[in-house]
Amino acid sequence: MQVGEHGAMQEAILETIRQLPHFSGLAESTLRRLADASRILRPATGSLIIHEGEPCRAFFAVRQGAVRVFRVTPDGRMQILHRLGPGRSFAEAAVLNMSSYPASAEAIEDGTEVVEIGAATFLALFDTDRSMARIMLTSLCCWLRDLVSRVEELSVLSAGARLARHLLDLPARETDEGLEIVFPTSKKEIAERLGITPETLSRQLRRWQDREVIISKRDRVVLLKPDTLLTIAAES
Amino acid sequence: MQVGEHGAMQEAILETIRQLPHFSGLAESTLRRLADASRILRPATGSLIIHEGEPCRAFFAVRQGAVRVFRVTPDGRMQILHRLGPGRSFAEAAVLNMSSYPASAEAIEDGTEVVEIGAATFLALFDTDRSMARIMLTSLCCWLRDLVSRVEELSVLSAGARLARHLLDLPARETDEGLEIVFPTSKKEIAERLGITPETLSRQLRRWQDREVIISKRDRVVLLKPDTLLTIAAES
DNA sequence: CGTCATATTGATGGGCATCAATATATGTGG
DNA sequence: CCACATATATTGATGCCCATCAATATGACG
Repeated sequence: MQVGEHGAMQEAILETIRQLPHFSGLAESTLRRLADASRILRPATGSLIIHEGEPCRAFFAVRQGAVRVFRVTPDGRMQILHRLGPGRSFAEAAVLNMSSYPASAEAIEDGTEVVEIGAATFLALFDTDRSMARIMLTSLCCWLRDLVSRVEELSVLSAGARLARHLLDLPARETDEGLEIVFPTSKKEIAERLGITPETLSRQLRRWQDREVIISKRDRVVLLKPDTLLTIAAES
Repeated sequence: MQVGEHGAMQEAILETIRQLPHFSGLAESTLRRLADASRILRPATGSLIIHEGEPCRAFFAVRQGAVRVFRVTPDGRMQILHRLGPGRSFAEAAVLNMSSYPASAEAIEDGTEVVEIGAATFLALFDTDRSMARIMLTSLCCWLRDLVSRVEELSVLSAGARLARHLLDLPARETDEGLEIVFPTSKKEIAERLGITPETLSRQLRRWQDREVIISKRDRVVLLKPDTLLTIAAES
């Protein structure tokens, strides 16, 4: 393997593990060490990435495609435990316990790419760097809090209320008209995050614009009456 | 305070912190040490539990009632960051960072009870007991995985598909009729967990019973055709 | 300027909540 | 043991929110 390619691969690995909830917040130097202990696997569809019962040497982050984690029941049937897409990881618990893999995993899409993070290096870093555990815990706590909120919101709140909350959470800038929010991502992604369709998002913004609660431009909104949005966010 | 009362209070504290995602899995002895460093607060509605900017001495778990975490914006308006109910915790990140509180928190219901877990003791334990960090991380990883799945399911799957998945996840027992599942909680709670109403749950079970996929009794179901449920769980 | 992804707007239908009534369990005190 | 009260489940009728499908519009970019 050439040096250039190696560097590019390191970048690709870095990009992937930096976005893991477990690692977000870690120092760049720590991330690089982890990346050095990692490599990218491109398992063929249907081929096993880890085998249940084997001693665990690594954990994994999905870059592309999809992976399913499963066990084989005593009577020989496959029980699927999880399906994982890009950005998800698996087998961290096995690494932390230094146990053997409690399940198997296989790629289930063509072109699946998985980052393999070596257990030994990870654990060595973890035990050496005292701040690492704290940073990881801090990050996971924040994610956990966020996800719990989202579960509650998805199961209780209407699409409008969820959107109102989301708008109020976004960083805003004072202007002479009102609070201006520039969308950090496409509306498609915002809709996906809120568990609604882009159409519903569009319509909701339109409705609020007609009621003169907001001004909706292509990639930004101006909140004319934040209090009205607060009310909407609180109810139903 | 009397010894008997003290013991009862310790039990109450233990019960609360044992259910925190962060601590589930910790050894009983560790939990007891944490409980010894904790006490129960009963803040009056509207009274502050923590003050933004103060050095952090503890983090907290809500036992009863509700708490809101907020900041005061430069222009004097209150920005609510979270509302927390029983079983939720806050200010863990501040403790892990050993920083000052980044926000304030107040009780917003009468009869609110909060467990205060001393930062010094927690950090001392954390730094002494090498397994503690791993156990906490393991537990949080599992919660994270579970929550991510639930968010995905809530935002894309139908009520029927979510229920089918849940049934297949529940512990089952082989009988001569099929897989028997005894509900561990009331149907009301199951419905709540799945983000549906009890009525919808009832109707869905009825529909499957009419199609002879399951037999639905009061507090249990028998899966006659698990494969059909698997199909339902996979689609829409 | 044509191509493509993203956004908006309209029409339609279904899933699921809501409201309401009944039935079944669980528990309480006479 | 029964009558009563309360919580939980079931079942029905109704309506609305929101997804879906489809068409158009608007921008981004080569």
